[in-house]
Amino acid sequence: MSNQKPAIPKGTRDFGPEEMSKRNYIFNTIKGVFQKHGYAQIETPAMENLDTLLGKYGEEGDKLLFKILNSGDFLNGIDPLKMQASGANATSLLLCEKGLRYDLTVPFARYVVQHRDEIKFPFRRFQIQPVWRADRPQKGRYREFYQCDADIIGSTSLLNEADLISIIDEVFGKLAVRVKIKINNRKILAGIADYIGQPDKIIDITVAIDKLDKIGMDAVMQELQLKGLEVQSIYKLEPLFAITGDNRAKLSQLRRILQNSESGIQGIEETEKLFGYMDTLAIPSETELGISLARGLNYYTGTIIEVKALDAEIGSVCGGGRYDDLTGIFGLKDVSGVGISFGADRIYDVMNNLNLFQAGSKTASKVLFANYGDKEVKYCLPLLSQLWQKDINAELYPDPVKLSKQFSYADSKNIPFMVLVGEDEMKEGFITVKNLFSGEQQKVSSVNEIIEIIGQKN
RNA sequence: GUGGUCGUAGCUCAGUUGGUUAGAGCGCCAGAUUGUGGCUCUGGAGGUCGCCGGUUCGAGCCCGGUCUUCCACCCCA
Repeated sequence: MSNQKPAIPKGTRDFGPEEMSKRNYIFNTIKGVFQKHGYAQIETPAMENLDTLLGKYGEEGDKLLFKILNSGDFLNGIDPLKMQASGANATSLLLCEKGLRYDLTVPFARYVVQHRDEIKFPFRRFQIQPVWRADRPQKGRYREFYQCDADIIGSTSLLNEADLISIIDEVFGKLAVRVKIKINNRKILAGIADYIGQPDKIIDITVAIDKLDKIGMDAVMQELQLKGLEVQSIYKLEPLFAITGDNRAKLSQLRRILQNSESGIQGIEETEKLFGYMDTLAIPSETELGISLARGLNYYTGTIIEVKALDAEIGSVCGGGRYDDLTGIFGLKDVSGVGISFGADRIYDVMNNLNLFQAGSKTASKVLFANYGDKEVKYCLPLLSQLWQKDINAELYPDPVKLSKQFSYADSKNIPFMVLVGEDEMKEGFITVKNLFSGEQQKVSSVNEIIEIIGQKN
């Protein structure tokens, strides 16, 4: 048999011990802030029924869903001719009834509807799990990545938005990542579509506007023309991009321009109220009204939030928004929710590039017991056990190899202390403890003395 | 999904217009040093040159396909 080459699927990654300790630092930080704000953790399965997932993320999203082939004889009852005729996409729906989740929000909506009788609203939940997208990998873009979601569902209050923004600010503050929080409102975008007289083109308009920073106004207008917008309508957009000043000034200019659009005014009022709350909370992060911010899945209906890292070129590190009727499709009407999602993998990339992870803590062990052979090991095991009982991270070298090897093992793992018990120690009844950083070495006679030397803390 | 790009030792990378036996540094192993690491010195192991096919007397190098990496678009965390 030929050797098979070890490999993992495109766009997925292994995480080694060092990466995991950094990743856990991020996860624990986010989790801690979520819990501080009263959110409770849930988990949902990696796979959902395809009909739960399909149609929630737009046409593009559906294409990016990983589908799971049915078990058993999945060809049973499938007509090959029909298969050929209907094409790959339609056929996949005959062969697959499950798919990997694409985000955490839709499974959450499903969860809320399914468990509505057990849930006390308003419900604050958080969820930290991987999601999968059959996208083509790129920088900061993976096929398997973790999202850290916090949502509050069953309340329309803008206090919830303010709460989530405060969470964003705290998380990035703790992680020492400088960010800009951009805020917009889908109703303002709808107002813009109203204003230029093309309310039916809101999706095309928002998608194009979203690229303003990147490709410039001319290119945006060109794209809109391609999408079939009237030239006249497109020119009406111009004054919108000319608004300037701080957030409040921008909002009042917008109010004048969109005065005839009901949803536009509503969006402006919501946003003004939200900025009011944020002022009261005194959020230290930079926050900005960005009417060019449109990204977001089709289900957002109100506030839209996006967070960019200031010191790194990478997509957004956190995004979110309000969705008024996400649960409606599962049969639970009139339940509004708002949520955010941290992209842990991107945050990791940013922090790694900026060297924001604290050095050290590379190892778990504080002490390595040298292994001189069976007799000595038997003598050491009770000592080791006592250290464990004192919650001190310690390990015994498993094989009686020559000492220099055991020393370099400790070196490479940054283990600060070694305990040496050989023939001499056993004969005379003492224990040698060596500090590998200073090279200092001393003889002690009890576990307590060992602890004293190495210090309690791990 | 469209267009481009990368792949040589465990890691980072050299490798001339196609020419004999593919190199370096780091790491690893052994020894100098039999109960003491980091430093130094000496020696050693380790390669289907991503994979498959083609051109050629001859391919790491040229051509085609494929997989992977990274990048732009689309879209997104």
